[in-house]
Amino acid sequence: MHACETLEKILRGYVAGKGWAWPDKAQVTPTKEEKFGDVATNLALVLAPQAGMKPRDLAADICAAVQQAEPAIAKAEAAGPGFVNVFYAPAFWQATVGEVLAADADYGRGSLGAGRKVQVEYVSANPTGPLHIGHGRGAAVGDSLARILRFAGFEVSTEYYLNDAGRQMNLLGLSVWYRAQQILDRNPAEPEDYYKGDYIKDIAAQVLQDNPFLDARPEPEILDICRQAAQDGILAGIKADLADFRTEHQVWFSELSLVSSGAVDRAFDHLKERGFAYDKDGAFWFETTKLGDDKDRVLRKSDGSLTYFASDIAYHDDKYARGFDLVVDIWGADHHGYVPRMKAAVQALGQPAGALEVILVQLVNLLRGGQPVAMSTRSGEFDTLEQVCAEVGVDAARFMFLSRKSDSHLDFDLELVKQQSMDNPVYYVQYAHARIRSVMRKAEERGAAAGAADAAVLARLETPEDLRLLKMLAQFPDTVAGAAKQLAPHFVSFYLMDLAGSLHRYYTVHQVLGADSPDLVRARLLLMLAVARVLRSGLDLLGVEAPERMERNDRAPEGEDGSPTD
RNA sequence: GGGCAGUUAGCUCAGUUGGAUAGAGCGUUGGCCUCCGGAGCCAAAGGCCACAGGUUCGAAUCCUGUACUGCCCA
Repeated sequence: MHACETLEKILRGYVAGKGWAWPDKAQVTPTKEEKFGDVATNLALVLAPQAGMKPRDLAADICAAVQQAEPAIAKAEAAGPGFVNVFYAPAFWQATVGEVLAADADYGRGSLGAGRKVQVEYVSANPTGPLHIGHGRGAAVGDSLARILRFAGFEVSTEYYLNDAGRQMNLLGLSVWYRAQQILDRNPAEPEDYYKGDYIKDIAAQVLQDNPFLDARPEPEILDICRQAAQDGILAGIKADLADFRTEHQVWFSELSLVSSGAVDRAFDHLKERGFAYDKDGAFWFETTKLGDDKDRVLRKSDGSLTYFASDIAYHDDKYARGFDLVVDIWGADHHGYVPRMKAAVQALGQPAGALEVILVQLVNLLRGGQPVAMSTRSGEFDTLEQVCAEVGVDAARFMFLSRKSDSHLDFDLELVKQQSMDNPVYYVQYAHARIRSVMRKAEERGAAAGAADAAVLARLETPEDLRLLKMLAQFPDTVAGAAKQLAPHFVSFYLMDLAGSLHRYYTVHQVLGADSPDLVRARLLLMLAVARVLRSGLDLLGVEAPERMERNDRAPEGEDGSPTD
């Protein structure tokens, strides 16, 4: 927060001037709801022992110094057990309107990342079936996080890890061939534990159409064709779903390519060089006991095949070789047991402790009117991302996913998310934006224009509702930085709900176009423009649209006993 | 049997890394349309932050234990 930075600078000067050291525990924070002040510091409390003064006396001294140092500070008062509350003059807040409008889409853009390279890997679902709603949550979190990190000054690359090697893919090919044989009236034996979804039948039919003499070929070749066709078809579907969901993966990384590119051998060498791996009984072992695991793990079995862990290690080794300072993986929470092992592996490869961050995304309970919806991919497809989006809309789905901590269970009730009420805050936020746009359209009709954001005009923004909005605007950059730091997109959602609430309140209390004087109209138009700008920027970070107008909510006419007459 | 998360208002959830008097929405109750879109606003009620200890100036937040809930692994 700008206000915090300003104050902290003054305080540091004050402390240095006295010859004291700046205490680690010193905090300068915005206070909530103007309860105590615009900004508060506990400096007097934590500094008191060092200064050899009572917190109360020290606080009084700080207040005097602060007030003298900065004309924008209207009042500073000592409070509580050594806190100092600082109130800024309205002009300080009013200036943020000018900052917002001047920076436009760049308002809130930060330098926290300092150009560091970050990779966000997300979704990465096995291409064995369509994406379901749980993947959707991961997609929303990953995509939004990428946008936020980018905005906070990181150089971000997004990636999808394609598990195109291994048993699951073979099973997929087998499943398709099984269905194909059924179509050919062959009455084949049912494979064990195969993929049962209807989409397999569709793929089988397609394969038969594309390969008229399929069953004349040798079996390994058939399975190969089936597997490839299934993978291509399903992957195309996944890509389409993700595009419809407004998420972007810049790189699609194939697991198979790890072996052919030599990444596996390189990673194994790295482990060996660093003394974390050895050969034994014809297998290649990762000495995880050195890292606190209870037993060592096999990476290459004696038959020459690689374990999942081996692929993952090679994959991550490759990520760092590509120059990423920070890798963020977004995983389903059912993989949480894997996190410490993966982090340990990354350290064994020579990366610093914080080089890998794993965000766990909890399961989504899909409900309809409070009743659980069948979640089985084999029985039906009620829970695919595509169907959920078709029913509730991308905006509502994304906002819902992003208005919770990712690591907590989420009840996703189709009826509630479809419902246009505060149970579904996306409309609340979007409506705030649409309201402002509506005012702007009306302003144009009436020939009213905002004009330049000069201080004299902005000085008219002085009611509590004005100041509330102004302070919210000033807080946006801080919110973005916090979200980036904590890897928590939901900070942005909550901020937006807060900002939207302040706007709605403003709207009902104050007339913009009907204000008393032309200057006041101009001032309020400027404020509205700034709020709309920040709403749009914030929504964009979530991948949610900021509409020009809301669709009319056609409510039944009231008053005439709205009961049905038949 | 080990391990990881979680437990905050009737319900669904925040709580910015230990700060002041605990925050929203929904639901409930009561108000507000001559007005830029009421999909809105205002007010009230609603809390032993699961429980018990500990750490310190200060704990929803940190440490230990207990009880439930969910999930991973054997």
